[in-house]
Amino acid sequence: MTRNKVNYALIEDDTKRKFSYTKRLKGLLKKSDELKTLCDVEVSTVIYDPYRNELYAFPNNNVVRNTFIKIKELPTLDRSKKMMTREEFTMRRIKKLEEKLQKVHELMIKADDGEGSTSNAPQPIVESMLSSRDNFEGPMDPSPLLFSEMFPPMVP
Amino acid sequence: MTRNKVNYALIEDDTKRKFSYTKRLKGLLKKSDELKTLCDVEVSTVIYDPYRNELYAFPNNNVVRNTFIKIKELPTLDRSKKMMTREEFTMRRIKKLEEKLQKVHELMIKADDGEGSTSNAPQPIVESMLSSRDNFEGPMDPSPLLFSEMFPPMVP
DNA sequence: TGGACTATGTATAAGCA
DNA sequence: TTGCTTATACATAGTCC
Repeated sequence: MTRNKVNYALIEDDTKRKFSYTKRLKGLLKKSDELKTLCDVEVSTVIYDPYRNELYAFPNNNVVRNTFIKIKELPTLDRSKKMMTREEFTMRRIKKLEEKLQKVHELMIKADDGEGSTSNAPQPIVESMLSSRDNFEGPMDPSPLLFSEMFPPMVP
Repeated sequence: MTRNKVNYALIEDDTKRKFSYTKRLKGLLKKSDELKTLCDVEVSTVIYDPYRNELYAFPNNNVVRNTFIKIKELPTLDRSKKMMTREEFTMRRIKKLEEKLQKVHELMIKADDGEGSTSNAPQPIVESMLSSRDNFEGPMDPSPLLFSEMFPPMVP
């Protein structure tokens, strides 16, 4: 992300990926801690690393547990109403990306001319997929799963 | 965090805090998404904002749920390792889009021009906070807690 | 509110110890 | 590795719309 630009894709090289992982994990946790402190919100992060087959909870188990306890305590209606996913963020992002891509693509075509494209469609690609939730893997939850369902009473 | 140094403390001013929250939330999510994509780890974040009484699950409910499902399946994890969720599918598409955009963007920059930048003196600010883990919120775990410890066998 | 902008602080990829 | 250092890319506080 510096010295070289970030290539937004999996880092293939094992060593580099692990290295990057370590640094970025630290950075992410710092950021989440800052968010928590500066803005007084509760942030719980869980990371699953398939390479190490490890699962981490941040900032610690108590906070994570408290977060989920709070979740449980929220009135059901309110909870499901306020419960959001990044889907909207994602959609916005995708739209912007696609708009940008399209513009740039048009520019390229203008400036360039005939360059055989393999299969590049500078058109809404993912959008349709996202706009209708029903198109996914068949039976999808009609509504976000309530956390109380996700986390049944934790028996100590 | 720029223009002025970060004061590692609650932002008292409501407007500023909310503003900061919005920006930082966006940044945090971007970071977590990058971590996920670059290093191929699963990152689930839950944020509870007492001011808005809102609860967010990132990248979405399904991923968070899957993460926790994995917890339950820890002993027989390999089975679910390659399970591809709708979200992962989506993100793969996004990833491709962004790679494409990036390539084109680089081409544009090459053909266009560069940028100037300035940088200077490195100084520790919040750093100490992270370098010694004990400075966090009092009793912090000496190391990230493994989830299997956090959530002992949830099934009675 | 919700973008843009810009100056500056941060994060981090490579390099090196 | 495990950590520093450094050069650069990125994030973002303050500001103006």
